[in-house]
Amino acid sequence: MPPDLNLRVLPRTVQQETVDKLRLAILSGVFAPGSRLIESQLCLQLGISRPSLREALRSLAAERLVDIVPNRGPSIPALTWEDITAIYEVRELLEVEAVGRCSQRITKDQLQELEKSLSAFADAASSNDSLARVTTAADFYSIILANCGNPILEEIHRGLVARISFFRARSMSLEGRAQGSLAEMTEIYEAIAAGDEKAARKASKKHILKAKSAAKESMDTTN
Amino acid sequence: MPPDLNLRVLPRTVQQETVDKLRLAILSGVFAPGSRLIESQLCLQLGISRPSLREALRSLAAERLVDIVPNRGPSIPALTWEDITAIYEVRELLEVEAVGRCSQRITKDQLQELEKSLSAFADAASSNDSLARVTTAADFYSIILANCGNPILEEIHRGLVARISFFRARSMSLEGRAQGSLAEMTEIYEAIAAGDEKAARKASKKHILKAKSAAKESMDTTN
DNA sequence: GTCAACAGGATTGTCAGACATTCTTTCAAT
DNA sequence: ATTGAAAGAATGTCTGACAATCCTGTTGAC
Repeated sequence: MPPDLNLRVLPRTVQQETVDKLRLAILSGVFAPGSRLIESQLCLQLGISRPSLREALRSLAAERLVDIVPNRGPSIPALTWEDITAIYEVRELLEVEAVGRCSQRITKDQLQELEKSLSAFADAASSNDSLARVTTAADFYSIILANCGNPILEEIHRGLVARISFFRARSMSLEGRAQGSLAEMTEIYEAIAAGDEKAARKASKKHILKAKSAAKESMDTTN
Repeated sequence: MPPDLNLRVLPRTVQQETVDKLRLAILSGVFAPGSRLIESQLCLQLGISRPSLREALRSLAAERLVDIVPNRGPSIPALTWEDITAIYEVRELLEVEAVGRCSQRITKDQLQELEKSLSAFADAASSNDSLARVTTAADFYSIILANCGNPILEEIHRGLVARISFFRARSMSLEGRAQGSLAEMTEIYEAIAAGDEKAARKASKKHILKAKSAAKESMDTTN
């Protein structure tokens, strides 16, 4: 038997279930930024006890997906533009690196998966389902990140992107932004497929900068 | 009144106090990697109730400073060399960027602080207090990170460094490593002081690569 | 003697209920 | 209109409990 084979079937606890449900709800924009979460309400809605909920909220707070202020309780963070800028900057750093590495090490199999997810995004881009746009785009990145060869980079990137999901969803609804994204992502895909690291990095950088200015635009107009 | 002035005095809750105490204990190496944490024991030692402790543990688990396996409870992660390599790679990415930015934006005041912390490390390096070496080195970095202009980068870097604190402490005790670190950190400091971004990045990169191979060496010899 | 089944204890997961403290809001008084 | 007090709501924390699960050492069979 391989010595480090980890076949342990992890039992899903109420706590984990709750973290996942809440995280999904937050990423889907169920709660408005700045809105407060009332423990007793959530307990009823989720059908769990307060200790379990509170443990789940602590996890999410450590991920920075919720804010917890002593004696005021949990709320959805309301990011300022400075926060978002800072996140985009680090995201750029990580994502460009991931794309570059991915271009050098991705397998044929995974490349095919990447292509599939790209065309899924293409479909979503021409539809009006802005949630589908976000999820398919997320799939595209997650394949790239999963093939960059560094699980830590992947983990941190996922955490960062989660924190700005709200703004990404908004900017994805911007007139023409989805098509723009599609063009940029196609460029990234092709550079990866060609194994051209330099081009891949460049395309990735360009993509993020555009995404960032789209986010800025949507922030200025919607608010 | 400035609209976003945040003067709220945050009351310290038992939960926060506990997270801080446990984090400090973990970073100081009180618990051996792989060792399990027994809730009831910790409750007694910390003088708190189980719910509070469990909330604190969830926070630390989200920071990846403890592992929690369902029905087995919390334990200190035992990192493999692959884990450590991945962390060092991302750390390099972030830290080089931070040093580069810092070199362009640090104030005279903060530069002086940086120099102070460097000489504090110099003192520690020639002593035998390996804990002092780690903490003074941490001070040095934290000044740099605090002056890179990106709080997210700072936050993530801190989290990463925390996860490998155990190995850093070990490699700092390696024969000659502290003096080597001192030389490298001095080089970084001087590049920053000169405002030479390119040199700062280069020195930073060199420093991390050496730290990484020292960590590898200490891992091979000690284990 | 080795291996498997099996108890028993230890530990965690989860809940219910309780109470003090703190925040928020309402309403009255100046 | 501003201030102040009081009521209501929400959180922070604890105690106690019990079922489910894991670990360990013992027993029994081969």
